[in-house]
Formats: sequence, structure tokens, C-alpha cells
Amino acid sequence: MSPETAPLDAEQLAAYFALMEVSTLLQHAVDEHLRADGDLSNVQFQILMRLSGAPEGRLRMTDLADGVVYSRSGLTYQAGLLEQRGLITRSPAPDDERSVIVAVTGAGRDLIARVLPGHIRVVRRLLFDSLQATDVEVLGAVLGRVRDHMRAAPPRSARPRTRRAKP
Amino acid sequence: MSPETAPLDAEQLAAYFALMEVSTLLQHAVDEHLRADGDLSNVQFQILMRLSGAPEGRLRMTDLADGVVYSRSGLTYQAGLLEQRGLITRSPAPDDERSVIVAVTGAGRDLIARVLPGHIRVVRRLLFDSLQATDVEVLGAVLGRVRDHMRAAPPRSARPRTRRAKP
DNA sequence: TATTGTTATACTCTATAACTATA
DNA sequence: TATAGTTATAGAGTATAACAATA
Repeated sequence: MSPETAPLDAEQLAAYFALMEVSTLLQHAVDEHLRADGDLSNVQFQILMRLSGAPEGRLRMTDLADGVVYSRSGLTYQAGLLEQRGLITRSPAPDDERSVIVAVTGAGRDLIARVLPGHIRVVRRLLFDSLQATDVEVLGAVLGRVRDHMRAAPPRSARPRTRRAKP
Repeated sequence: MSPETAPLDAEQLAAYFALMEVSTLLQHAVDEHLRADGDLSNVQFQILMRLSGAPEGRLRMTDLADGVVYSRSGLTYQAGLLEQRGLITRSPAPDDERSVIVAVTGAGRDLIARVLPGHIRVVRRLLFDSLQATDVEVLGAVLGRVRDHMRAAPPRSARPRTRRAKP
């Protein structure tokens, strides 16, 4: 058995399981709140948040897709929903006619403002109520390192260029 | 602004974002591997793993559902898929005719054995390669505390009784 | 040719409610 | 009545591939 595939030791397993369980439960609770309080999916919330934080509240579709991980078509779908509700607008980019600029509207910002307090309440109750300041620091530092490492890693083992065609 | 909804401080935000980002990327990578290597969804993998760890490889549907969070019907769906592939069996419980006992088959254990090394490789590469032993310990301890706190918390603010009907 | 984005489509998953049966 | 599980069904979300337009 190569060291790469040797079983994880007890500490590692505990950390792995705890991480997955905590994030799953937290995600679930957050999703539920966003849906109930603002009729938003998590992705939609993330899109609005990213736009809110961007200069002038605007980003290209591609930049959004890079951040939100999902496929282009998935982003188009979600953006379509947000646009229908008047929470964002889409318009062609002036400098590159292929690109589309997405912008938050006032209504979008209002919705975020309305939803954010409850969102924070959920996160605080589930994640931070059981942690001391030093725990939070350590958690952020360790997970920050992991994240940086993940992002630096090659973007997944080179996705298959094309799906093998069925002739 | 009540202290409950006061914005999260910088340390908290960093920890929260890092947690969600790390878990999302890890989950994504794991899902991809499980699908490619064993044609398993994450839920299916979890079901098989739980059964593998249970005495005699058997559990009731309800016990499985409690662990895997999802709704009863969702579990029935996933169990149906696993049963079709011969990875589990379902049979009525002898002591309580209402219950169904789910059991891993040999094929199920074989599949787990085949998939696990790659699973470990993914987790190790993404999560543990950037961490020292002490980091792992701390991470497990802190997140373990959070998990225990989450589980102790009241089961979400009383679910809405019925969906408002559209007449 | 490569990039940006949309559309069409098919599929997976999840949840709700209604239902059966057993306790 | 309450519990265990299934089924029917409907909806949300995602991905793939084909497509159009621009660089």
C-alpha cells in the first residue's frame, strides 16, 4: 500500500468527518434561511453578494462563473432568474461585444440588506456560539492555508478535453 | 442593531468563508472522484460506508435516514438505486414488520474497497497535504466542538406546517 | 481559431403529500 | 394514533452539447 493511499489516521478522520458534517449542517441551515427569508438559492445569494462587493456592483459573467464554480450554463440559468425578479441587470460590455456585464440593482441591494441580518444570525448561532475568539482565529488560519493550497493546486487533473464521442 | 445581528468581525468572516470554500471544493472533488471511479453519488457512498461500519453490515432504513440527513423518500430513492446494482439488499425486519433492514452485499463491500484508496488520495491531497499534525488536531477539536453544539441545538425553528396552497 | 454567452435537452436529486402496513 | 416505508409527482438545479456572435 503506497503512503498516498494509506488509511487516514484517527486524528485525520476525526477532522475530515467533523469538517464535512459541520459544513453540511451549516450549509443546510443557511440554505433554508435564504429560501424562507428571501426566496434565494445559495448560488443566487452568492451572486448578489459578489456583485454587491464589486466596484460599481458590476462583473462580467465569466468573472462570476469563475467565483461561483458552476458551469456557464448554470450561471446563465441563475442569472436569468435574478434578472426576472429585477435583482440584477445584464447588458453587453462596451469594450468587448462578446461579454455580458451583470450589475446589481437597487432592489438587489435591498434584498441583500434584508436577508443579511438573518443570515448572520444563523451563522453566528451555529458556528460561532460554541467558539472562543482564539478558536476562530485558529480555524481561520488553518482553513485559510488549506484554501490557498487548494487553489494553487492544478485545476483538477486536467479535465478530459472532449467527451469521447459515441460514433 | 441587536448584538445577534451585528456584522461578523473580520476574523469570523475569514473563518466562515474559508470553511465554506474549503468544504465546497473538497466536496466537489470527492463527488467527482466517486462518480468517475465507482459511479456513486456522495449519498450512496455514505450509505455504503455506514453499512460497512455497522455490526453485520446491517441497519434499518430509519437509522440510515437519521445519519444521512435526507428525507425518507430520498433515502428510498437512493437505496433503490443501490439495490438495483446489487450493492445492498432490503428485507423486512423480523422483530418489527414495519421496518426494513438494509444490508451491504459482498459486491457493495468490494466496491467500497475499490473506491476507498482513491477517495483517501483526494482527501489527503486537498485537505491534509497542507497541514501539520498539530493543525489536524486543532481542526478536529474545534470543529468537533462545533458539531456537538450543532447537534444539541433545537432542530431548526419549527418547520412550516404546510405549504400555502395555491387555489 | 478561441472566447463569451445562451439555448435545448436530459438527467439527477430532493421534497411533499398521499398511501399502505404494522405497532 | 403513531411509526416505517414506499410511491407519485413535481420542481429545482446541473451539466453537456450545439449554437451564434465576436475577437
